[in-house]
Amino acid sequence: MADITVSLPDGSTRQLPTGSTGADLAASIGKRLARDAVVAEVDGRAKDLDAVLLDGETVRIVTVQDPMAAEHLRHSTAHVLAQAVLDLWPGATFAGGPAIENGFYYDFELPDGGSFTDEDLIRIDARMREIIAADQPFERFELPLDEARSLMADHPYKQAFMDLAANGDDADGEVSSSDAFGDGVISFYRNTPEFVDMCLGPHVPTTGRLANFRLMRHGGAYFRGSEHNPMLQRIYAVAFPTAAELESYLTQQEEAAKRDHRKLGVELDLFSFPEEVGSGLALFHPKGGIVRRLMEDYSRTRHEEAGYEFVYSPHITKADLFETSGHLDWFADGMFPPMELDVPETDDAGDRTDGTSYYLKPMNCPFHILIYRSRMRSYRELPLRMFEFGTVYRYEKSGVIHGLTRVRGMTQDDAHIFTTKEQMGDELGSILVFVLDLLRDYGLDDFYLELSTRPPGKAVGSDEEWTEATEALGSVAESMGLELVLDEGGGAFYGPKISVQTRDAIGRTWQMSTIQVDFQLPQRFDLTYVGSDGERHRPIMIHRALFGSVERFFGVLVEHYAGAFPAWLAPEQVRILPVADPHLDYAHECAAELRGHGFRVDVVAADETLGSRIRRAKGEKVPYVLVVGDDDVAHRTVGVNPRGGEVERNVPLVSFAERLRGDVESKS
RNA sequence: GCCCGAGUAGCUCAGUUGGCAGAGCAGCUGUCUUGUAAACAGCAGGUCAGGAGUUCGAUUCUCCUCUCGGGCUCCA
Repeated sequence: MADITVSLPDGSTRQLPTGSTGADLAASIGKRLARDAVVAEVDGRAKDLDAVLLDGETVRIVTVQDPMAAEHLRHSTAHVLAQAVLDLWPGATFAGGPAIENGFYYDFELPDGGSFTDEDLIRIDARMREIIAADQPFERFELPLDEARSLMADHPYKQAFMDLAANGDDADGEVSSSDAFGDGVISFYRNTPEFVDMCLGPHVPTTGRLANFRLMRHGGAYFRGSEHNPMLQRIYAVAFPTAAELESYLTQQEEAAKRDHRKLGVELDLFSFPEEVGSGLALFHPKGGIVRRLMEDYSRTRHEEAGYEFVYSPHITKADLFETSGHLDWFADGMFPPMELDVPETDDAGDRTDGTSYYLKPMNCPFHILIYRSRMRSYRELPLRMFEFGTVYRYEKSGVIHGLTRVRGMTQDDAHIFTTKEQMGDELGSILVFVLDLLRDYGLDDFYLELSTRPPGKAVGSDEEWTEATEALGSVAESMGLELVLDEGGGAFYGPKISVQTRDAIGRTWQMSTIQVDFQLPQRFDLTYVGSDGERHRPIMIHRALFGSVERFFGVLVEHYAGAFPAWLAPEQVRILPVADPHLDYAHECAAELRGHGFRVDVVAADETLGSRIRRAKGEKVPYVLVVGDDDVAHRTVGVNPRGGEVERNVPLVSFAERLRGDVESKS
């Protein structure tokens, strides 16, 4: 009866009756495999388990334990979400619903322009669990385009996907999981007589296989991600193959919420955003001010050692400068509107006179260029490295402002390096080493790099320049031995860039530093240097920010450390608590001695119980609490209560000072 | 900018057919003098984000503005 032979991943073969499916194969191998099977991978392509196998195919059964399984489970759960919403909102229509990292989403348009509420998510969740309990099959079928259109007659967004496919215009399609287009036919999956979704598949055999999901939030989303399209209502969910994975994800989310720098910023009295100042404009309080100053001071020291020269530039400048730089052509939307000085008015003769516009600077580069251009430059001066903590202002759209990580006023640790073409490769290499070194000192040591190449369409600079710069960046990136992700066409029009992505203590990634090659500005400002041949040459400019912005980096550090800054950055390193009033003088003596070593120390007198004062110090995440009582006064010792450690009694003050010195020097 | 939601004491939050504004913590003043994560008592604290409107009367209902949160788009 064995009419077909299929190969298995271990190289063995298996014979099955003609017409057998992936599910049949799994069942023939083992009960457990059949139970855990999600989809079949046939000759490297994922297919439904009930797809008929052909002679000679290589088949792998993808089980819930397989890393590939999650994507299919998520996507299948998205269909259940769609069915639930279409059930509950007669007249609603749906667009796309792909699997994404950790889960999936689905976009809908509700009748009369409605939108979802938090309560709706509860109803939808309940309906989804009914659908899952009903163990509905996912039945695949295919239709020619015209029949597909009439089946989806009530669903304009599905029609739009068909149009895109018919025009072959799906190149940029982010919403790709809904393209259900094979060779001139369109595939669908039917769960019930009423519910059919257009989809390429594959899916799990039945809805009963789905369980471990949670609807997370709802929000608006433009159709196909373009602000020129209608806004749909999106529901996000997370989903995992097992309940344990779902649980662990949700726990991690709670942990992340506890680290939120906006929350900790208030609790630890670090910074605030008063409504009176304006959206996206931060005030740093004294404690935040200490942390920030320490970050900046250390950065200055390291830049000085690395051969950077320090420059300063004003916050506002005449419009002409940004005309020349091109900012007003391509960045005007991101700039605050101009201040009109010497306002145009009618002069004595009745003619209008022109005023002068000043702009808040959105970037520092034009100023550094003017410093470069202030006199003739020799090749002997290059590479010339200019550094500034430059405060810039950008008119970010109101919906994007977010704590310290997205603001309207920020200070960049900005450097511009002018090099010869020949020096560029070496210089890029040493910049990258410098950047990564410094980030490690701030406690971030898990990186990957992203290389953004020439954007399609118009870009400044010759092909040779782009190739040369991109290759230089690429080889420098590779020499770091770090993971390198290619961001094809993601560069600015004036040059390619490397961005450093860092993972924090709980695995989230943040874009930090960028290193960008610029062919554009040296041309626009006609920058030159005199080479050894006595001729003038055009330098290349490298833009480089390490923190990105001091504000963002500050926010990332708060979250990375969950507010518990290492001793070298902590606003208050030591808090000394006398057990009772008679020990107060000794506490102050200890404080004076530690301050003499350059440590930041406070004393809190015994107005409250010791337990209460310790609790407060712990809440404020002070690295060391020292308790001093009778024994300590007698022997010049302290009781050391370290953050996250065990209490030690009778520690000589000098030993403690050494310990703290060690923490500070090792930045731990 | 767009879709949705929210804004009550420094912080976390109560407050319904529209009728004088509430708690805990923090703060201040006393008392307590404490050996490692919450002593006790009292006091003070508010134009209920701001502005218009409806109403005899608005924290509550309507509209506008500002700010914040979750998304989209964008980005350091």
